[in-house]
Amino acid sequence: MAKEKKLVEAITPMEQDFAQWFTDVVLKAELIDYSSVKGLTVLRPYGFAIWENIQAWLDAEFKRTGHENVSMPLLIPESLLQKEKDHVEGFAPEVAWVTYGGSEKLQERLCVRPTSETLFCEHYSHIVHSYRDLPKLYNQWCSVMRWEKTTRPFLRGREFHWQEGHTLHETEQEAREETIQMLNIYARLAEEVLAMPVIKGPKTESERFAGAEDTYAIECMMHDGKGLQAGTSHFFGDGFARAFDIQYTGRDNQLHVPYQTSWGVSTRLIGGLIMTHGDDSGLVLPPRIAPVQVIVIPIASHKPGVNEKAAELVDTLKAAGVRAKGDFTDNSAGWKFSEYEMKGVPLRIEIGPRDIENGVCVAVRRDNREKETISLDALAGRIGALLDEVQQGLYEKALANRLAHTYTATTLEEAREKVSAHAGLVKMMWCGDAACEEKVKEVTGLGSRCIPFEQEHISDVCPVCGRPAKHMVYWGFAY
RNA sequence: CGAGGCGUGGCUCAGUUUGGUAGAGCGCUGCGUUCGGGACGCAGAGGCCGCAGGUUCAAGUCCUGUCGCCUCGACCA
Repeated sequence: MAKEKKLVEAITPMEQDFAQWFTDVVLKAELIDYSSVKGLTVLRPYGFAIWENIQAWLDAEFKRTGHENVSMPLLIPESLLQKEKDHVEGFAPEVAWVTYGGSEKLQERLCVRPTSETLFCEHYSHIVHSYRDLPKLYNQWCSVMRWEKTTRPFLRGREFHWQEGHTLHETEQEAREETIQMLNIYARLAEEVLAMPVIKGPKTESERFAGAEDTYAIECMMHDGKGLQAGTSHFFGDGFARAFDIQYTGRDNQLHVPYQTSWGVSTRLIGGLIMTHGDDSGLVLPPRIAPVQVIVIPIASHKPGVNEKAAELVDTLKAAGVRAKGDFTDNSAGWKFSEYEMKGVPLRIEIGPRDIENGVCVAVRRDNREKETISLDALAGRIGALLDEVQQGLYEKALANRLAHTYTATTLEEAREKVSAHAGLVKMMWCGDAACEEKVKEVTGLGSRCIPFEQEHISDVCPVCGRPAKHMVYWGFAY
C-alpha cells in the first residue's frame, strides 16, 4: 500500500487537478520537454514517434486520394497576408514578425506563417492557367506559429506541428466533396486508429475559420467532459481565389475562378489522445498508434537463461509484426512496471524463471490491468488478439464516457444546471441567429461546438428567442 | 493585457522574519547485494542562491532596478 501511494505521488490524480494531471503525464511519459521560449516545446523521441505514426497513416490516405506533398516558405510578407480581409483580421493579432535581416531593418516585415493559405494562393496564381491544371491537390507537413498568450503542451503551443491540405477545383460541387472527404478521413483516423469517437458536422458562422464559407470539424470529448476540436476541413468557395487573382481558362474558353478547400490536423491530436484514454497511472495508448505495443520485462534477470528467453520473446513478436521491445536495464521489475504504465504501452509481458519452467509468460493489459497466462507456443496469436481487444475496449470506454456526459436541454437554465455537476455536451435546439448563440454563451458559459450531421429533434423552438428551431447544436466547454 | 505567486546543485524545495562556514530528499556516477508492483548498503560527483547596482567589516538573507517563469481571468487549432 505504501508503494501504491508513491505511484500516486508521481502523477497528480485527475480528480484533484485535471490540468496538473495532464502536465504530469506529458512530462513523465517523456513526450515533451519545455524549451526556454514559452509555448515552444521539444518533441522528444517517444512523443515524436506517436506523431510519426499519425503521419504515416494520414499520409497514406492522402496519397490514396490523389494528394501530393509540397513545402511552402516559412515567412509571409505583410502585403501578402493582407490580401484577404477576413483572413488577416482573424490572424493578425497572433502572428510573430521578422523585422530585421542581420542588422538591417527590412523594407517590409515578414510574418512567421500562422497557416499557409496565402502562400498556397500566391503559388496557385502562378501555376494554374487552364482547366487542365485542375484539380490541384496539395498538402504540406510543417510547423506553424501563433503567438498565443496562454500555452499548454500539445493543446495550445505558439509553435505546433501539423499538416495543411490546400486544394483547388473546377466546380463548387467538387470542392465541397473534397471538404467532406477529408473530414471523413480525419474521422476515421480518430475512431479507427486513435480510438477517439467523434461527432462530425459544420461549425456555426461565429466559429468559422477566418475567410472560410463553411468549416466542418470533428469534435471529441475528453475525460473531464470538455470538448476538443480534433480536426477541421474548410470549404472556401471562391473568396480566396478572387482575392489572389487565381483564374483559369475553362472548357468554354472563358476565364473562371476556381473553388478551394483547406484542411488540417495537428499534434493537438496527441493531447486529445492523452485526455481521452489516460488514467492516474499515466498515458494509455491505443495499440494502433503506440510506438511500443508490447514491452517484455524479464523477472529475476540475473538468473541464468531469463534475459535470453525474454529476448527470444521480443524476436518472436517482432517477426509476427508486433512493435515489441525488451527492457534489459538493471532497474527493478517494479520500477519498469510503473515506467511503461506511465508511457502507456498497451501490453506488458512478464517472464521469470517460474514461467520458463512452465513454458508460459504473463501478459498484463495497460487499460484494465487484467493478467493472463499465455503458453509460449501460442504467444504471437494471442498477443495479436489481445491488442485488438485493447483497441476496441478503449474506443468503447471513450464512447461510454461521452454518452454519460451528453445531456439534452430545452431551456438555458436546464443547460446550465446539467453541466454544473460535471462538464459535458448539451444537445439543444437553435434558431440559427448569432445573437442567440452569443446569449447561450453569456448565460451558461457554453459555446457551440458543432451542428452535427446526425440531427435529433429535442424541441420545436430556440430556447433563447422562442422562434422556430432550425438545428440541433452540441454546446460545450472546450480546450 | 488585468490579478496573484515564484526564481537556491539535474528536479522538488528548506534556509530570508532576526545579515555571520550554502543544506535536505530525489536523481546522477562507481562497486556489491537485489528483482512477480517504483529495492538496499557503501563510496563519490555536482551550487557566479535569475541578473545588475547599492547598504555593510560581512548579503541567498536588507534596499533599488530589471529579466524570466507559473497559476487564474479576457482571446484562441
